[in-house]
Amino acid sequence: MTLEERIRAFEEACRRDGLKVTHQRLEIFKELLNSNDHPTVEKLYNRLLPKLPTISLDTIYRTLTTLEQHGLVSRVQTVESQARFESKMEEHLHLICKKCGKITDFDWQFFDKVALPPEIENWGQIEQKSITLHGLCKQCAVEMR
Amino acid sequence: MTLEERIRAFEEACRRDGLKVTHQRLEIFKELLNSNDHPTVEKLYNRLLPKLPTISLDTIYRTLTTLEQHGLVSRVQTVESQARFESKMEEHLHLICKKCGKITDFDWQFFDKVALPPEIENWGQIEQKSITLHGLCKQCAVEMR
DNA sequence: CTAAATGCAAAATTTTTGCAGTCCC
DNA sequence: GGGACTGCAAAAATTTTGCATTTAG
Repeated sequence: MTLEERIRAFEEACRRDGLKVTHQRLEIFKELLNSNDHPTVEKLYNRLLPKLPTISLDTIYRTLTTLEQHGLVSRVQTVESQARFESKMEEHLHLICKKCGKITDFDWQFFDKVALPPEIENWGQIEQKSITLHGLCKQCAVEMR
Repeated sequence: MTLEERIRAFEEACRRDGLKVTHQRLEIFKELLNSNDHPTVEKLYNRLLPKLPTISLDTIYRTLTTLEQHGLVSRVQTVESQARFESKMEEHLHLICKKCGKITDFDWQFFDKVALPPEIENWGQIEQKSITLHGLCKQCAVEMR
């Protein structure tokens, strides 16, 4: 899907779910679509200010929470205190650098398809896997020398 | 390792790293050792109050951060706004219920040993894997009917 | 037109910090 | 005894909420 198509699909999904396609929602979604750094609310806010000078942090919080509930964006699992978001909804891994905190996407087909151990059924019904690998990214490794 | 042995090992590790084995540190660690619910700082605080009436939230925050830096406890990756901790340091999965938020440990030998795709080396050096499975636990599934 | 969404301000929640006194080694 | 640790209070950082106004459908 091209970016254009993803925006179109977003608008349709909103209408289907009875969510209004407001200027703010659209811009927040587009900004997230153009970001590959899994931004915090604060970062999105700063990036959006030039285009939407009157937007507020609470609108971004509310919007992302709503979009998350409707499966249109994801909240990224981290160990930090600030929430981070992404628009990529397909299953994928995250690589997180312990030093700089950067989060990088990584596709690993094998894991997307792997069968989970059957004993998990005793716990309940799994809907989604989330895998994160922690380590030291190349850049930080270089800087430490 | 028995609980006794784990406490002994904790004390030794502290001494080895130059951390003082204070009454508070020991009690915080023991409380986490006895918890299997990956408690928040707030929960630990409430559980510790009867034993340590003068302990404060900031001491627990500081202690857990210190112990985490020394590899003696882990901060659990979640999507929530409150930090959660555990004392189990071996690699293992977490099952998180989307409804009640309960976090359950699960061992999956296969995944502990699986080889990561070699392309990851382009990113850097992986030190640790973290896998979380999200879904609906049995209890919540029953309650929803 | 109407229900939903936004922006503002204020509050609530969660975490961090400075500093004086206390406690391990 | 000395440096590390704790508790207190206050501040900082992050997220949520109430309400009047605006906007999409």
